[in-house]
Amino acid sequence: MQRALLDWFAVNQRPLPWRTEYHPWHVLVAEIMGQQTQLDRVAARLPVFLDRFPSPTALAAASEEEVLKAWEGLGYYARARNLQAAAQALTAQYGGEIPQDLDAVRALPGVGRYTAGAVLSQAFNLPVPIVDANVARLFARLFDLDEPIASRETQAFLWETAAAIIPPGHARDFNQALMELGALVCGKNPRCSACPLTGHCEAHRLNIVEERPVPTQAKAIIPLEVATGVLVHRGRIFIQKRLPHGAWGGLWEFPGGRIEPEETPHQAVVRELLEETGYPVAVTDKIALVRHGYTTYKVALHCFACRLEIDPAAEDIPAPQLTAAQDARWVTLRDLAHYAFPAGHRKLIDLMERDLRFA
DNA sequence: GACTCGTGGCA
DNA sequence: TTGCCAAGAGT
Repeated sequence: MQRALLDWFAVNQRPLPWRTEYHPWHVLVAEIMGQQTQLDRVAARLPVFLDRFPSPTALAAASEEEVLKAWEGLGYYARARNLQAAAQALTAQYGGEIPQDLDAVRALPGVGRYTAGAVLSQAFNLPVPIVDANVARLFARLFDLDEPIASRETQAFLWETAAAIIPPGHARDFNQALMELGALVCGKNPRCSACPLTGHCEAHRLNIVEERPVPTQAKAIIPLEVATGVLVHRGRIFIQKRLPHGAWGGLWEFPGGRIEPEETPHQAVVRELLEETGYPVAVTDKIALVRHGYTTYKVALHCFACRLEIDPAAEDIPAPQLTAAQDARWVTLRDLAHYAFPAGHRKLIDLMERDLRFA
């Protein structure tokens, strides 16, 4: 089975940017970027990121602002902050190199059991096991696991098996082969006719591939109504920087929030801007309704243009009283390109750039 | 163990 | 259009 899988991988592996040299830094960044993210997206974004941050030392020395901008659109932004913290640790403790030591790599922020194993096996060909979503799904079929993947017993079996199954001297290719087969053949809709392991697959023998892995109860996706305000004053737009941690930590946004029951979107945006900035505002236009999906929510984002309700003759803009942000600025529409925004707000910006009212 | 944390592709 | 879900980690 191991030989069949290695032979399959040699022929069928995708040409990914870090697979030519397996440079340890490239592998580490690829693995962090690859968490909960399909590799085609990583392949598209990794070269740009590495061009700007070619070494741990380079990333360590950058501003968090620039790191988040480079990560914009990839989601799970704590990964970017953790990766920079990891780069700073590597620079301070290991001379800017990746140590060939499981405990040392595992101790880096944002690096868990999977990522540590992936980095050490791919960068250094060390025989360290990996279990990701691909391996778990593949093993559930190969060994006919009749408990949900997440159960403690199944997790223990998966990791024990992944460790025991590595062919000596082939950790790099074999670990990747398991994942690649899971991604390309043994996916959500399995293509058993293209699989090199059907002769070894227990679920296939029993004709219950479709029943593996055993599904868990899916959580409902909650619809959410949100209002946001593009506050314009003397040709400049108000943006605020979100708090350092939590959702979209450190990213910039337009102020806004949930529309309460019994409240119109229009009322909500006026209330939210007063709460979050201290500014009394009036709505001047409805810009758009942006729809954006999340893992557990689907948001309808009601977007308004607003103006300050202050004395038009006043020379200075009063300072905002921020309650949901760590910083704020008044910028031009063109400036927005330099700041990292959540994807929903980036959609709004794209619309404004093509909107004559803002041109 | 349960929950949070994004996004976009695809069936 | 809707639901599913990815080379998971931290709390």
